[in-house]
Amino acid sequence: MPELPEVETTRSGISPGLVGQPIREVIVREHRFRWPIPDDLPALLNGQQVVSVTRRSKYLLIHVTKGIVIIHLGMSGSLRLLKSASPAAKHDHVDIVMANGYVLRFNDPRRFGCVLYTTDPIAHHPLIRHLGPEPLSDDFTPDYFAQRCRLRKLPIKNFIMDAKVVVGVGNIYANEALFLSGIHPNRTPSSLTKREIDALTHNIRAILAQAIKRGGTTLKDFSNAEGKPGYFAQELLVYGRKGMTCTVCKTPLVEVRLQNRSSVFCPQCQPDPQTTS
DNA sequence: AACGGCACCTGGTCGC
DNA sequence: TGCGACCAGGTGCCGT
Repeated sequence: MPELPEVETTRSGISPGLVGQPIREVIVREHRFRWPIPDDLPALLNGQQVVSVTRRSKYLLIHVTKGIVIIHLGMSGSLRLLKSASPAAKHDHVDIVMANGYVLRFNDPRRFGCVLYTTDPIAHHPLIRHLGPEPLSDDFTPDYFAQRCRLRKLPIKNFIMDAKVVVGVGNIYANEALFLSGIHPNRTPSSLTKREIDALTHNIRAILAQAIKRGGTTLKDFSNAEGKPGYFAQELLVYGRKGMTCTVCKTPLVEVRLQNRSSVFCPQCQPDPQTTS
């Protein structure tokens, strides 16, 4: 489910209800996740106060008095902020109950996500320290991107989805950014011209910023802190539109599989490197 | 070092 | 109606 815009939408949605609040209780109904939820998490968090809620890559960081709660939504996770504890539904795995009566509820059917706790500086954490720059920050520049592209031979789509290169770009937005940039997903980073690198850097930022404005993309089951969907799906130009016509040139969109993931592109607007070189 | 592939898990959809 | 195959928004880790 969640790429960067969905995580950011969640962050901004839950933050106001949490900041400044003491944690009154933590209920863990299921601890089997990608990494198990630490047995002592409730004891560790109880009584601590939430200082701020930030995001690094697709990780949500709930800064509390003595440490940081690290939450990843995986492929199917969502967080809701409820005014009071309604009965837990299926896959409602964790509740963080605040002193003001709000409950932060973590639901994750596939359990690809995680809820962890650290007292170390977040930049040192094993899940964080290898990450590349934030795409919406000043660190993600055409010069940086060009430097990273040098000598690389994997498909450009795989490359921009590599969190060591730039974080936050998942399958949906990778497809969209490449389309906007007129770059075939199978091109190699080292083959990109300066103009193409400029365009792709710009469009990765632009597509993510626009999706955040729309509250993220809801395909099936993403919902924000209020349980409501995002509205960017209706603005998608290629993702999920295989066989439909290109919005620019009317050519039918084509699907290929890269890294075992669906990649949709316009054969006219994003010429194949094999036939055009 | 760079790259491809797999694994983790549930649930929805599609074809027979 | 039932059942198996396949697909889904992520990403760390493994082998080559």
